Amino acid sequence: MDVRRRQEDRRTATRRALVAAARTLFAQKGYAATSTPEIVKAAGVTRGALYHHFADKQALFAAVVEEEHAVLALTIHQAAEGGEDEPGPVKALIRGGEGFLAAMQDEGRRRLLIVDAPAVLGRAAVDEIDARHGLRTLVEGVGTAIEAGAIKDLPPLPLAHLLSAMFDRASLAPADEINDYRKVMKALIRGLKK
Amino acid sequence: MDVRRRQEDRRTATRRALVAAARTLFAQKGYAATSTPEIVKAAGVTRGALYHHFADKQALFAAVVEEEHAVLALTIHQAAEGGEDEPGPVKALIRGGEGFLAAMQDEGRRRLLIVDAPAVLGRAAVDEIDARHGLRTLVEGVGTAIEAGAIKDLPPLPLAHLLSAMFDRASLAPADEINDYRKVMKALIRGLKK
DNA sequence: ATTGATAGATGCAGGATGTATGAAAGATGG
DNA sequence: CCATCTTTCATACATCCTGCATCTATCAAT
Repeated sequence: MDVRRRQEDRRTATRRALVAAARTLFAQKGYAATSTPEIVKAAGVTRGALYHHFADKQALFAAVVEEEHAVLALTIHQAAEGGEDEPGPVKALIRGGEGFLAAMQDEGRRRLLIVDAPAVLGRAAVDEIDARHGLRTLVEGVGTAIEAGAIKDLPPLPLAHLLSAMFDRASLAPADEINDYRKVMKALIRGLKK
Repeated sequence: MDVRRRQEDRRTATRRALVAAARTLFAQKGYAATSTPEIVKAAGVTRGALYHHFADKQALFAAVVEEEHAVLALTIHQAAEGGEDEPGPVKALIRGGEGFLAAMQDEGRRRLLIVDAPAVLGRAAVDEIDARHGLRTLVEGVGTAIEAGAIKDLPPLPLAHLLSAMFDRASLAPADEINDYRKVMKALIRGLKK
């Protein structure tokens, strides 16, 4: 073990506590309505610790979003593991969308990633984060579908962005209409077939 | 003329000044970074007037968004007037999308309607506003296309929502990639044909 | 053990929001 | 035409939040 283990532990421990508490509150009440005194109280530390680890409230929010994106990508990936017997590229796209919608059934997660993040961090920053997680696999998905000749030859990145936007909005749909949204999404993707 | 004209005028005058000044600042710097002292200074009134006419800063923002949505819908409608010689329902959808993208070339407008509004007012409130403006005509558009048998038979409202989401995202694309986005949007809509 | 660095706590200054109170202009009724 | 009431707006205040600066304690290294 590294001899400086204890200090490192302490550091990451408070960092984690802060991010965890912030994630809960941001998800519940939104970014603007959550104050840093609230967060540090929930985390069991003081504001001094917060501003020692993060430049400002926005940086803490960015850390929360980053982590949430990571666990989201992981969740979807794990869900996609099961039963992928010869899916075909188009079917894979549809299944990926289903997985996304399932993972997005958490109200707080939607607020965090779709509603608040663009306003707080800016669209560019959110795109940059997304490009490293969910969007990346989506780009790969449409890429293979195009290479396989399964769908029309279109620029992959814009297509991925537009599909991603669609998935985002579908995830925000009222719970009782979500099946209709699923149906329309399937139709839109199938319409891309050659 | 109504005898109580003068008071009514005064009322609407300050209201307009407030909304106009707020629209400029919100569009430039975003909702959170704009303070009410700034707004009233630009409008030439005091904070007392602001809080007499609007419940809070959020209500003023809602008024700005409402108005911006209205002028946006008007702009698109006017642009769609020219040269509609037998377009056909699908072509009309594509043209409507083009009009939307053109009208959305304003950076401040994008920030106002797409980035900030959902975070500040909540997704539900934004949907309610949108349902009375842009989304309404889009629903009609897909409705007639479906009735005409030009595109697949899908639930119109979800379809309109998903198309709207794609248009939103396309409007946020980097200026030099917007042509690619246009191409993909066309392909997605054409893919809806029976 | 001493010295230096890092984590964390406390206190402070500036500014913002929303409200309560007060004044001025306009409408209303005799 | 005057008095009164209502509406519009201005000023002052209380509360809260953010970010920074300063101070303390804990830990690592020699």
